[in-house]
Amino acid sequence: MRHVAALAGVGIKTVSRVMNEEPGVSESTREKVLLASKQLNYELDVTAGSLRRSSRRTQTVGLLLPSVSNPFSAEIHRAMEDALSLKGVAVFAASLDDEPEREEAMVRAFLGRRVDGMVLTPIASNQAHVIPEHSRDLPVVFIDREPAGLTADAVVTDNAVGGAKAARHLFDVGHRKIAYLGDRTDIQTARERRRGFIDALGELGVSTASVPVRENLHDVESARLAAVEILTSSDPPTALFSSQNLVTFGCMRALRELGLSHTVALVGFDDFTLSDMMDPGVTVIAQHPEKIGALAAERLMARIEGDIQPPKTYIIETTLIIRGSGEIRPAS
Amino acid sequence: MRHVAALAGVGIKTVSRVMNEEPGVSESTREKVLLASKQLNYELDVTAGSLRRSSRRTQTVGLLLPSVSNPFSAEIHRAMEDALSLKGVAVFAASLDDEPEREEAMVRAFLGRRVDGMVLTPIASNQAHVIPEHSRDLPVVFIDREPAGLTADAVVTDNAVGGAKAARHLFDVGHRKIAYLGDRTDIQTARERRRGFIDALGELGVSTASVPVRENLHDVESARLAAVEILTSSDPPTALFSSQNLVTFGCMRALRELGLSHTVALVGFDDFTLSDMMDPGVTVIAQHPEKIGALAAERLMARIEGDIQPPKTYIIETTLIIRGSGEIRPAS
DNA sequence: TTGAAAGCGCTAACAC
DNA sequence: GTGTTAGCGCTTTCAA
Repeated sequence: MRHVAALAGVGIKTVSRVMNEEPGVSESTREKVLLASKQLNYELDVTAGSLRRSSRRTQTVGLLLPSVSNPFSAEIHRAMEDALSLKGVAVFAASLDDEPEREEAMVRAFLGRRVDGMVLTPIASNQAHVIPEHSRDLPVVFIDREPAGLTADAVVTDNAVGGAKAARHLFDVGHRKIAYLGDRTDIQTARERRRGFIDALGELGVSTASVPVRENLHDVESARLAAVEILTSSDPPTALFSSQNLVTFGCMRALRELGLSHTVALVGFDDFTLSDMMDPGVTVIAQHPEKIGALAAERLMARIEGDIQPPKTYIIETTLIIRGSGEIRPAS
Repeated sequence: MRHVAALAGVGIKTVSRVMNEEPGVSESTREKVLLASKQLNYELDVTAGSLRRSSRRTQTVGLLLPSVSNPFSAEIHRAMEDALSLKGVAVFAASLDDEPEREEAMVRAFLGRRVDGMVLTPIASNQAHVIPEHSRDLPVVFIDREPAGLTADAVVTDNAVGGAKAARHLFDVGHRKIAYLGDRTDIQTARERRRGFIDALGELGVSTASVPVRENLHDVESARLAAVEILTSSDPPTALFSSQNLVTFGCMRALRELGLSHTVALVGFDDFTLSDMMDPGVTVIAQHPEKIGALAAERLMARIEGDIQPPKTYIIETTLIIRGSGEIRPAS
């Protein structure tokens, strides 16, 4: 900045004014400064400025995801980037891999970079470790799951209603015996999906005790095995509801293997690429990661800009997408 | 840091030494400082430190991708993160959406944050805009495509050899009339894939002039239409080679529509999720984004740490993955 | 082994 | 409309 000032023949503060587009600079000096900065290829140092700036803002936020390469997370990331880059805010992203230690380590890493706020997918059983920061006024917005151990804004999918939608849809098609294949029961979202699904069946008059349930399925292979087992049991269900993508893939494999793809109905929670290219197309309860990301970004920026309304959980609805697999009627 | 020093009853420099794990501090004072920093929940400010540090490093790098939500890019991102987080380096990612103006804008945004280096997927026809920075010693590594207008490290897929592998595989299965369906011809990688494919066919004795070619297909629908047109022509090919995912999806749609999924062979360039769940499974020439990301991170760090060997292009080989669609034999 | 002083690039406060 | 000075949190240099 000193060099630019020297070259333009002005004071350093004038350069600062021009680079920050502050008013009170004559057009002619503005042009001199701009020319000099062009010549020297000068770019304002955002972080150095934040040191002295009264707001102390670094125009940077942290985003903690299960993995930047997970499609659901990546959509959220993209939506946030779109909202934030407009405001000149850059995003640090980190992958947590379901490891609580990484959650804490990455929070610390971002704190060390003085982010203005964070959007966090909670992994640890408890987010008490961010309490000191949060109470020190560092804005934190949680996504996908609500935090435990502190109150803060959260943006989550309506998992229970999503599960209920699946139940009602399959019921409407005529199914009465529908199996639930679910993820690890220590995952809050999985429990919610199951609860919504089972409760809805109960309300529809199905005996909830007789619903076949297989849980703690966390990959394609375990889901496939569970589905095969259920489908080859003595009184098999006429439809399956799977609580997440990998489980859905396992169910698809099992159905294909057993030649039941067009006989047993399937509804999956969470949409995926090529779901419409399968045979039959896979009916899903779609989440809306782009909405989650956009809203999380909006809330975070509002907090950073001083919004002090009480913390709130924002709930994003799911959408039933009909593609064929969920519309297969029971034999009989 | 002043507060920690006061609480620990030491000088500010001693706190700095402890936080940076510098030698020359007695164990007892070290513990006093650590305790005080714990109590005050203090975290060293990485960026403020970089201001005065002789290396001027911010422990931050920029990553410019087509889109953080594109699966290929997301894998690269993840691989880079894995390599860099070990070294305490954080990653800013940005999506360029094939827009040259965004490429330049994001480069500037990252420069303003004083990144130690950048990994860039070039979009613009020419990367001359990073020359001033690059010649000022800012390390830049290009991925996926080689840069134009300057020489720098690059990590790219061996597109030509990948195309040739597809040609040879289909030839070996017995095909002599194989169509090429490709992306926009202004994309370097697409041209390379085509060149490798056509040249290999020529070497195998196939008249290259008679190879059906459809290019400038950039989405599923245009690819589907082109495939339908080719497959319903008077002298249709017995196999298809598609140059990227969306084109592959379009071909799959067309084959399904025409009832040719098990009659006409298909090899796609670039692997995708669920390729093994299709009917038939889709044979592909797989790229290795995780290798590209890991190598790009390694080269970038080497440059940042002072490596001054001449710039080099690193080539990552592809892998043929056999899943069924590419092994369908020609009729007759 | 420890600390005081200067200064990194910038903005705030205030003077001109 | 413009410039000077102090100081943000830190590391460097150098003295104790």
